Amino acid sequence: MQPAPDKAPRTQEERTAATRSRLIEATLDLLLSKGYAGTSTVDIAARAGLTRGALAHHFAGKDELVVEAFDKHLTMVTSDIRTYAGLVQGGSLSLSDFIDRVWIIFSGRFFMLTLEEVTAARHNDYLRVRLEKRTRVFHEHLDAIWRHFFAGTGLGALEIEVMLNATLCLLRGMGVQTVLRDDPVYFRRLLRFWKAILKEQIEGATRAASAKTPDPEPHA
Amino acid sequence: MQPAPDKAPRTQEERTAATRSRLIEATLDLLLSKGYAGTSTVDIAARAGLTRGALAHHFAGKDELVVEAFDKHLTMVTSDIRTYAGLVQGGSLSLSDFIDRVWIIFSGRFFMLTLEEVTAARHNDYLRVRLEKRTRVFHEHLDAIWRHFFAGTGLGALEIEVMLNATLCLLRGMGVQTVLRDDPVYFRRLLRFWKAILKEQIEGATRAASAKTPDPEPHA
DNA sequence: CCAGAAACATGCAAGCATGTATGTATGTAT
DNA sequence: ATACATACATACATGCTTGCATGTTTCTGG
Repeated sequence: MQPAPDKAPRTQEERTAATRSRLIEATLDLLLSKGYAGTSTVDIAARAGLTRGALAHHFAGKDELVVEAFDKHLTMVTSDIRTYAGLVQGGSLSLSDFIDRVWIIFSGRFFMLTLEEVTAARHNDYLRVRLEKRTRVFHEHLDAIWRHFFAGTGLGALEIEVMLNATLCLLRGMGVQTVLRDDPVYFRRLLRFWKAILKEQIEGATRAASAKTPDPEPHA
Repeated sequence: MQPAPDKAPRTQEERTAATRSRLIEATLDLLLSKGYAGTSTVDIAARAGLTRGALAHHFAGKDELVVEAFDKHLTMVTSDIRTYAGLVQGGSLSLSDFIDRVWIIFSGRFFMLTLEEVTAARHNDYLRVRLEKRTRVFHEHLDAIWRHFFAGTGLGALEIEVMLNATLCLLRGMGVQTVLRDDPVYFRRLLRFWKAILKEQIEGATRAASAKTPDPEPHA
């Protein structure tokens, strides 16, 4: 195994950052394709073009790497969802399209990674403690996004949270099913159903809200 | 390790059935407490009060055992849900209580087992092929239960399936969250929200059906 | 330009899981 | 009661993973 010709990382700091990043990416790839238990530190190092020695130098072991990886991909997804929510608020993305995009997230790489990490965490105290903490932060971010997102629909902050969290739970549950059920029609139907529900809820709340205040909107 | 004093299984057939059953139970227990990867055939045999030799005699290996175990616990859950659905139809269980009971299933042993098996199946062709097949059967049974359950609510068969499958997906997604989020209040809220939605949907459909004709078959 | 530190590689020992071969006990048919 | 099949136990060899100890290369500060 040769030193892997880096582009040209001059400073040590850059080298470190680049190497750590490569190891984390390798971890995510392998977690996805071979699962937590199926991934060894040898695999990770090899995929990153390094050896186990290098890995040991940067991370205490597999679990520390997995935590870092979890963190990274939660950050990425938070950012994606925030972007989508912004587009919806700006009017350039429909609610339906928003759901579709989030569904893509929950039926793809991201969700399968969380599935691996969550099941691993069930039997690994080190992982569980750390992933719990990061999950909490993740959900706080999401709730903030929801509140911003649906501000002014006539729904209360708590209702918004519940509704959007229910949406995520639904998509999560569907995501789990995709592993053992390859049936796009089935999933399409569920999405259509849920979109209709959401529309009803939001419209209902909007009507109710505008009926109260002297806003422009005659009631039925 | 002594021969483990069996009660008094005379015939070979009885001995075999008892031993296989013990091994399957041990597998389920360990899958739950230590996960798929964390469970070895040594563990399973020991917990069943046997040795690896006995295990090898009855099952080709861990995976065959896991498939059998999957089958067994799907059967148990199908039976539970069927019972609950029957109680609802008979009027001795409210829709709300029905949801609560199914939620207990999806936040407990059953679902965690599924989670283990599903994630293991993602990287194990032997498992995936077999679990896919059994999952299909499981869902056919569920759909049959749903149709029977909600017969005469004014909803079409497809709508019933979609609605109940959405319910299961929601609970599944919530189940996944329970691993890293210990927050009963949060889950209660989601349940309450969903129960309200279901009630709305069913009442809406019932009204629409009885408003049209005594014949229940509304078209789009 | 030359220590010293950080980054990275290599090698070895120990633990554990599995496959398989072979030995022993328990039932069952004649 | 004897012979055979089935149920179960024991033992060994192999491969894989990890921790650790020890080299070698690459950067950085004086």
